Amino acid sequence: MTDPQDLWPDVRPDAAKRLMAAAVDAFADRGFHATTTRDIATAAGMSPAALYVHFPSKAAVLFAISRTGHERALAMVETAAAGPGDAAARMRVLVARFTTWHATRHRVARIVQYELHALRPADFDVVADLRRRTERAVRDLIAEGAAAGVFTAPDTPTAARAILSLCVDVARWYTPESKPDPGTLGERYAELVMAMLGAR
Amino acid sequence: MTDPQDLWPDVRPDAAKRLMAAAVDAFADRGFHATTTRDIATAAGMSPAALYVHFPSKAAVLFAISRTGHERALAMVETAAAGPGDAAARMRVLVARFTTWHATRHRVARIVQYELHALRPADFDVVADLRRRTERAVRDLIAEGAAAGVFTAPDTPTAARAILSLCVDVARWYTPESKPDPGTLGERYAELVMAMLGAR
DNA sequence: TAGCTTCCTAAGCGCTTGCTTAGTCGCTGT
DNA sequence: ACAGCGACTAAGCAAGCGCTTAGGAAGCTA
Repeated sequence: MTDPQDLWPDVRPDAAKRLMAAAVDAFADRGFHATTTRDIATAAGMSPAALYVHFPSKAAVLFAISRTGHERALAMVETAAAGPGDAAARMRVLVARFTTWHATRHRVARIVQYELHALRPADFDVVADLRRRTERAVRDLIAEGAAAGVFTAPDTPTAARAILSLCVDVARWYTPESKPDPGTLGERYAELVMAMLGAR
Repeated sequence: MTDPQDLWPDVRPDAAKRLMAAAVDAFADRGFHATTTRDIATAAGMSPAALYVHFPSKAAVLFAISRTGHERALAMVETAAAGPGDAAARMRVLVARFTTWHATRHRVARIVQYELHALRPADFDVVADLRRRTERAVRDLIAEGAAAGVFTAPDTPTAARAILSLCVDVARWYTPESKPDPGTLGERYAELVMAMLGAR
């Protein structure tokens, strides 16, 4: 279930994918700076030098993981925001899916959300743009709902921050042993957000 | 304002306090593993070896910061939970103060919340206990309110997680340039939590 | 002045780090 | 058969790491 490697279906060759999967485990457990290139290569069943056949540096591995993770998250949010129904219905789907993703993919999500400071400046700029677009999608949906009278949101930017915090922070504490399961958690969080926004 | 050194009024001598303040800045900016003992000592205006006059290791500096930060946070939460008024009034104060603290002290809070994995096992056990007590205080307050009929909380543990996530995550994104100011943010978040819990 | 204590530094040790170099293995097409 | 190529390894280098050692400067007591 939720094999990290199906996050990158088009990464070739297979060894590069195994290296990325090993790096996800290591970065999520110990953090980027506490992980050595030897850790990653050994966990992927190769010698330390094998990493440099597929990636130019350790930082490039982090960037590949972070960028694809951000792209997935943004696509999910934008798809939900553009779905059917009124603003409340779409927000409910958005929060449920975003929360469930952070629970199911908590290792990748942890890297996406908590290893930003380890990115090189140029890499950071790329993911920062993806993050801005994610936040804007949530903000626009709140504003739309408030204008239509389905939300009683007093302060759109603060509400958007609060909603994203709720979802994102799941990656910090969620483990496979946590309860409830990712799907149920997503629905409960969606319910809490509906109440928070005063959805009628 | 909010000088980090007034967090440890009884740490002596003064040089130890300056080292801790320098370590807070460095750990919050770059993370524990990306910070060198030379970074800390130099920022405190001393030679690299001076750190070892006051602390037995770099890990001990982290522990001193993390433990005192956790103690402060727990004291704040327990004080608010034991204050005057009904469960809703106390929850409002708790969330407002906890959120404001994470914004005002965002550097210390970042270490408290995001450098747990860098603690040595024995040190982690100590702060894990403080964290359990913090979470329990919030959980008990929700349960009390639900029993008294002031909250319509469907799932106490999930609601507690959500509330703590909201407050804690502030440390991740808040900067001195962020808006609104810490006090206002605390009150808005308290309002959102009241709505989330269906406080009448 | 002498002796002790506290606080700090100059120098550097042993080790690990990210990454490189030179070369080997096995598969593919002709 | 054999050249060409992509994937991989053994060995190791230069740099930076946490931490130690030996000692000095300043202040206090007598």
